[in-house]
Amino acid sequence: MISNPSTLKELADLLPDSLHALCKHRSVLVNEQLFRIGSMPKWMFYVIQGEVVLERVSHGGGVSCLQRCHVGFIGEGSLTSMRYHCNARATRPTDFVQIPLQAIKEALSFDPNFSSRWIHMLSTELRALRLQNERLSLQRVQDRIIHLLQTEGKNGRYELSTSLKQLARELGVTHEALYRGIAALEANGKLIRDDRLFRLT
Amino acid sequence: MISNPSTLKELADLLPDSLHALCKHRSVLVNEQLFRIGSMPKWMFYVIQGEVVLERVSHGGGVSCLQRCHVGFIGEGSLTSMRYHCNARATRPTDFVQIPLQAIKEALSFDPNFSSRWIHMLSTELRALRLQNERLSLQRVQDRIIHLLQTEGKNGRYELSTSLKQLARELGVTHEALYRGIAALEANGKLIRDDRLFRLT
DNA sequence: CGTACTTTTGAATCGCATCAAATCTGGTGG
DNA sequence: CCACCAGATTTGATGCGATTCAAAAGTACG
Repeated sequence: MISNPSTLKELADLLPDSLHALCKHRSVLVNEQLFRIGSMPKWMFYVIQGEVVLERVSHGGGVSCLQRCHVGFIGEGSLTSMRYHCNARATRPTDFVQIPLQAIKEALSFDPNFSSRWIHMLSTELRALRLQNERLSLQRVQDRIIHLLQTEGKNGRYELSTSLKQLARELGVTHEALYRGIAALEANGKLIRDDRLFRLT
Repeated sequence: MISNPSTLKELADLLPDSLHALCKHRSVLVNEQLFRIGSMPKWMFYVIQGEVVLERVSHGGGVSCLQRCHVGFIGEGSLTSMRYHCNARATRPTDFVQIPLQAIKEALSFDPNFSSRWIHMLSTELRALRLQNERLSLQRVQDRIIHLLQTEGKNGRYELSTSLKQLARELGVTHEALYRGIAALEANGKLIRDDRLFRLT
């Protein structure tokens, strides 16, 4: 099993030493669930490799994607929640680390450096979520794509890290609409696509 | 909104004593700005009365609403950010408290109880934002309205706290579409409206 | 080499945006 | 108290863009 050393180091740097021994490595296959809506949070999950999405089934029956994660914590909001408000599902074979929630809470309560790092993480996540809100408020698919590249891309470049179908869910549109939006941007010369790499002109 | 303290007393309970003396009361008129995109955060703002919205101008020229706040902190994400990523504008006469950001950071670094309360607030806000994301992912206006009442309402009742026009922005649709969506739900007997009070059947 | 999935294109339909206009509302000043 | 005004609310007509359903081509994997 290939693990990602740099992300493991980031996790180790974030967590205080006392928690290192309590971390458990785990792996899941496609479509396995890390947790289910309604159940009580007992672990905090940190994705090392693969992909995990937070999903909810709307009352109409459709599935919407609330978060997509390749590296990092998934469902940080569950720290102070009695119940999960969504499902966590692996969309590909995934390696992750799970840490006892109670141990994290205790460590946060007496390790100021740890809680400071945790607050920083939450604040960053908050800003990212507000940007995603803004993106979903845009009407046209093309505008959402451009917004995605502008906010998530690095100096005009955006590397596709998942399937377009999954990305379409995250953008709140059908995959057909996303394909057509990309094609239209390419046709107008606003976007250059090289397989998985997107570039704004 | 459960996440934010809903009274001045709750603000006092959230903040450690050392910060109380540093709080400054202020008032602004309609359309005055608390902070501007690009400027450096120096204060944390806590709305007591009125309404403040976080807004950004999209590259197309439209204005989208990232957060709307009647009571509680606005722009908590700016705690660890070098620059504001949006504008804060009062949409009606507003009273608020401002607290020096640096003092908050210092207090968080040595007061475990304070940082614990702050983490709780951020985690709750995170979950609320994920729900809003889900709402914006719904295609039809009627579904967004129902989702709003189900997630923000209390036992089936939702009290409108602002204009429908402002709510429409928050739901990512035009105000005309919102009016029609409400009318359609009423016509189908799925929704009962009594002026500012909405109730699902 | 078959299977499952993603990617891509096509055609018809539906819902929202847009523009327009009328009514209603709260607040201001004469 | 009334006239007035700015903004919110509401209804109507039209066009556009996304959804939906369908089908074909490409791709990864055992």
